[in-house]
Formats: sequence, C-alpha cells, structure tokens
Amino acid sequence: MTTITDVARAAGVSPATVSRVFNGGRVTAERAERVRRAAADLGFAPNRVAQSLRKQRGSVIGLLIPDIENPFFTSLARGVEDAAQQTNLSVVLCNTDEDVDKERRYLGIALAEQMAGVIVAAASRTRTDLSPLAARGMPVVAVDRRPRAAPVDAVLVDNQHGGEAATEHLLRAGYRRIACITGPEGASTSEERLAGYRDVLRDAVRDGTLAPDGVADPLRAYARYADFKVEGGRAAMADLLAMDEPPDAVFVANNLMTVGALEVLSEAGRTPPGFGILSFGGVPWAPLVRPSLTTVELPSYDLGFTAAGLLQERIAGSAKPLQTVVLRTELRVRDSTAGPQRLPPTPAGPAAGATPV
Amino acid sequence: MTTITDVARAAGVSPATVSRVFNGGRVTAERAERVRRAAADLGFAPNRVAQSLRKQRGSVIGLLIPDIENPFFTSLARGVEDAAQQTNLSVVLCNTDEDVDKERRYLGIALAEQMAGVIVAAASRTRTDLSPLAARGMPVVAVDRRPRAAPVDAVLVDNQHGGEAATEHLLRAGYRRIACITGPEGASTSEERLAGYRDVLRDAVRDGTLAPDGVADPLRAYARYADFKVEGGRAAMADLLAMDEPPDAVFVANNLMTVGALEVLSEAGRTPPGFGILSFGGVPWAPLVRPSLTTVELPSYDLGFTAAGLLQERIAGSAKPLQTVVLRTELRVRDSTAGPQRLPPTPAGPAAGATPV
DNA sequence: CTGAAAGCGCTAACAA
DNA sequence: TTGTTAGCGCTTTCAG
Repeated sequence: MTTITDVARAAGVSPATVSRVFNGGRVTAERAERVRRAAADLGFAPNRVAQSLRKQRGSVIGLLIPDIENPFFTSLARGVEDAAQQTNLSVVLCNTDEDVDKERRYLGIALAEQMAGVIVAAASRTRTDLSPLAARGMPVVAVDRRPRAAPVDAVLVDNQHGGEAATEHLLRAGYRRIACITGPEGASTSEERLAGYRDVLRDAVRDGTLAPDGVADPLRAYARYADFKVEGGRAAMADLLAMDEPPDAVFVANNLMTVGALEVLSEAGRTPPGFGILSFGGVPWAPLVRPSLTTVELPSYDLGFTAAGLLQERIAGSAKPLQTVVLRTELRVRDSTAGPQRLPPTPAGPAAGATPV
Repeated sequence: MTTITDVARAAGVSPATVSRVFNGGRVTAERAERVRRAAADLGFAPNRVAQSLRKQRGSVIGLLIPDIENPFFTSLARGVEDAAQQTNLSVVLCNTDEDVDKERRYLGIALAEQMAGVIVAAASRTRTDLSPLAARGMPVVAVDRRPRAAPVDAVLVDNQHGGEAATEHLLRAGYRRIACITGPEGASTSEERLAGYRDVLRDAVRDGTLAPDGVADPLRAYARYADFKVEGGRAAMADLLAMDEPPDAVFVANNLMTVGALEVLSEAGRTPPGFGILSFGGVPWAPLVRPSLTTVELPSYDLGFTAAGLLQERIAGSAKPLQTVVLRTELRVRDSTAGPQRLPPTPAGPAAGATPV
C-alpha cells in the first residue's frame, strides 16, 4: 500500500503538503503538480480508514431499511444513492428486516464506523432508539416512518391524504362495504393510512352517502391490522372474505400485502373490479396484473433523494431548526376499481393465442 | 466517546488488558470481569475505525450487485447477510447499476475502507477489473457472473443446464418455433443460457424432432440479445412478433425481461400457453400472473449464502486452491407452457365477481 | 499474565 | 506557503 509518506518522498515534499493537495489546502501550482504526478505514478489512493480516524468522521452514509425485498425501499435507495453521488459520500445499505435488534446492531455499527450520517426507515415507532446517535452528534434523517419523539429531520409521505383519496375513490366508484388492510399496529404509516380511511367513511356515514346494512360499526368491522408482508395480506383478506357480510372492496395499505390479497381473491373467484381493490404503493410488475391495478403512487425515489439532501446539509454543518418534509401521493385510477356492477374488461383476447399453429 | 483508555482507568488496568479482554487474550477471570463491568458502565463500544487502521483490515464485507431492483439480487443479498450474521462481519451493499465505472468506484472504496473482503456480481465479463484487490491481497468471491480470468473463487449457476432444461421442456410441450431472449452479448450468464438453448435445438434438428418450416437457420433467427431489463424484454419480444414467421414460444433468460415480454404478448393478444413463455429465474409476484408462469428456479439465496461462506474462509486465511461452486437450477412447470394447442385454463371465475351486490 | 511503548496513515495546529 | 509534530483509538510486540 502506498501512503502519503511515499508520495511525499517521491515528490520531494512533506506529507502535510501531499495532504493539502488532496484536501484543497494552499499549495503552489508547481509543487501541487509534482505531487499529483507522483501520486498517479505510485497509484496512491488515500486510506479512508486513517482519514476517518483522524477526522473523527467517515465518508459513508448508512441507509437502514426494513425490507430490502420491497421495491418501495429499493427505489428509495436509488434516490439516496443518486443524491449522494453528487458529493463524495458513498452509501451503504443495511437491511434491518423489520427487526429492532438487527436495527440496533446496525445503528451501533454506524457509530463504531464513524459514519458521516444515517438515513433510517425505522423498524418500530416506539422501540427504535436513535438517541445514542444524537448523543454523539451524528446527523440522522428519518424517512417514510418517523420514530416517536426523535429529534431528527424527517421526510415522510402524506399517508393520511393518500388513505383519504383511496377511500373516496372507492366510495365514488360505487362500493359500499369497503375494507382496509393496514400495517402493524402502532406504525405511523399504518395508522395514518387507516386514519384517512376512517375519516372518509365516517363523513360518508354522517352525510348519508353510506348506510351499511347490518354491520354494527363499519369503521371497525372492516379494518384489519397486518404486517406489510405478502403473508399478512393473504391472512387478512381471507379473514375478511369469511365474514357473514364480507366487504365488496378493499383498500390495502401497502404493495406487498396487495399481492397476498390478490392471491386470495383470485382463489376465491372474486375478480376485480366486481370486488374492488386499491393498493397503497405501486409495484413494478403492476402492468402484468389483470385487471390493471388502481394505486396510490408513492414518491419513493424522491423520498430517498430528499432525505439524502437533508442529511448532507446536516453533515455540512447546517444548524437550521429540524424540519419535516411531507411528500404528496397521487391516485392513479385503473381497472381494478371500476365499480361493483361492472364486468372485468375483456382481456385482449385468448382467442388469438389459441389460433392453430 | 468512551475509549479503551477510559475503561482501563475505570477498571484499574492497562489499555492492553482491556484490549485482550475483548479479543480473547489471556486475562485472569477476576480482572476480565472488572473490565467487562467497567465497559458496560461506561457504555463502551470499540471504535472499529481505529481497529481497522491498526489491524490493516476492517470487519465489513462489501457486496457489489448490478441491480438492486432485481429480486434475484436482493434474495442473493439476503443469503450473504444471513451467512455473515454468524460471524461479526457486517455486510454493506453497493449497487453498481450494471455500470463499470460505478463498479470501479466501489471497488476503490472497498480498498480504501480496508474491507475484509468483497463479493461481486460483476458488471462486465471483460471490463470488470479485480486485479487491484488481488494485488493487495483482499479476498474476493465472484457470484453469479465470473469475470474473465480473475483469480478468484466463484459461485455460479448452472446456466447451460438450465437453458437446456427450459428448451427441452418447450419442445416436449409441442412448441416448434422456439425463440430465446437472452442478456447482453458477452455476459457469461447470457451466453451460457443461450448455449443451452442452442444445443438442444441443434440436437432436435439433427434427430428430426424439429423441422422448422421456412426459417433458414432457426438457431439464429429466433435468438435475440437484450439487456436483462424490462425494456429490453419488451423490445426483443416486439421484434420477434414482427417476424414474417413469428415464434410460437419464447425462452426468456431472466425475470425482468420476462415482465417486458409478457406485456408485449398481452398487448398483442398472444396469451400463454397458446404462445409459450418460460422464464429463467422466478419472480416474487409470479403467483399473480395468469396463466401461471413456468420457470427455471434459481438458487439465488444459496448463491449468496455459499459465496459468503467461501469468502469467510479466505478471510480467515484459508490457502486452499481456488474453487468454483456451481449450483443447480430447477425447472418448475406451470401453465404458461401447457402447449400451443391448449386454451388457457379457465380463470377461477369472473362470474362470482360479477354477482350483483 | 500484565504493562509500556510503538505505530497503523492521516490531518491540523503551530512554527518557520 | 511549507515542514514539523502530535495524536485520533486501537493492537501487538517485547519485557517483566
């Protein structure tokens, strides 16, 4: 390994000068050039470990996400990477697997590795503990999920609004027994999406739009907590279908659970849009689903991009008051919510596929 | 930040003793206990940057993958993580985006951060350059794709066999004009899968099973290089369908391109299994695709798990000769290749969904 | 078994 | 502008 000292010797200068050349210190052009040439000749690259130790701060930022297999988070990660690309910070991804212990380990590593900062989509609203980082002055930005009472910047999605838009759309499409499958109890994303759903239903009951027959408390009867995973979506959907008076539409609070719900619906022969289904969060393979899926689109990429921007400001030393940025969702209406009375749109034509060869 | 010296002072021992306690050195039980207690009291955690600098080796392993949005690679990453979990190595993920320059940057960082080792799914067979790592003695394991002539351990998939199994299955199902959409020219995975396809077709022509009508050289006419992405699958499929004598089935060499191909087929009204389609590599959302998709399943998780195991042996200092582990694929037959003359299986029943509410 | 001391590669005072 | 020097926190000889 060639060190700064080797370069210094080769260029006939002191190590400090070499350091200055690489860190924007004042060095005469001629000497700087000599140093650069020597460095190139020797294939010198600064040892980032030594830099980190000396500066008490590294040059990587940690991105902690709860589920690397969820396209929402991988898209978010792209946003972070692209934003970080513009500086010389590099991003490392840590998969916490919705597990608070794993998450704690990674947070410890972030500290021990003296990372420049951390972006975290918290595994738990209450049990994720960001205070050790705060205590050591490490910049932190929360994305997607805001841990309770942590003194950090945050970039969130307007979940309540998204939940409202989704539920309103289902109502307007003519569904009357609208269910909601949301995430884990206590998670901010779960609760906010559910709250949007409930508010709209409550208003609808109040103004007479909605007068459900025979269900005591529609606001609670059709709501289910699940786990944001495929299996949770399956279970909740099966549970809903088994009711005496099952729903005729469902608002599913994330993309993975939608997959599970669709599987169950398909097995039960309840094809959309006869049974309405609306997914909070799009999926890359959505184009393959027939009928096409109505979704609330989330700005996953921008979430990451924005968070990385905020973090870099903090790393650069910004002392602005803490801020929370809320990004808006967008309802994208497709065929899976065309209304309870409609038949699914005719598929493009199995007949063609069956043409004799 | 509390350091080893603080702990030493609190426990009334020397820093060296504290270090020994945390690194399995010989220390009397009584003193060790005192040190441990002091460390706990002070909330001491060793500074990994200082450790790395001193030991000239860090405790993170880098995992370089070309596409973080491909479920194949995220699953592989899970395998790596799980295997690494068993030691105290932590994994950081770097997304090279199929871009050799980005990949080079990350390899440089791996070096500069003194990572313990690197697992890499190379962005290019010819242009990925692993020699700087080799030169500095950093352990490297190639997964999925083997860079040309690099002196490293490798964990690969039996692509050729998978390609053969896929093509044989399509032939046996009765398809006669079988196309292949493979990845970028020159990539080992592309070429090997294509080779499997070609070998089987060649044999079929030779022994008379296959006597294509009107196509000069079926082995080439129906093969397309693409980019392993959705868009590439779309383009290649559209190109194939536009032929004078279009194929009646296609073997698509990765999961993402299958999505694109399915979209085009659907738009063209060529529904499987009338038009046969077989995907190399499964997809998590496969259950939603109707008719269900025949796939060659890849051991993505095990690929990662095995690679991490190998890497850890090297990190521990194993001097075994270089080895290449080849993992087997498995054909999973479903409905999308049921044969050219069959109609798609009746869907579970739109009638039920259309029941008046 | 334990402690003293050196030094990993780099940067930031400080002096010149 | 440049060089000298000290030291970031840790591990590892080397003596004892």
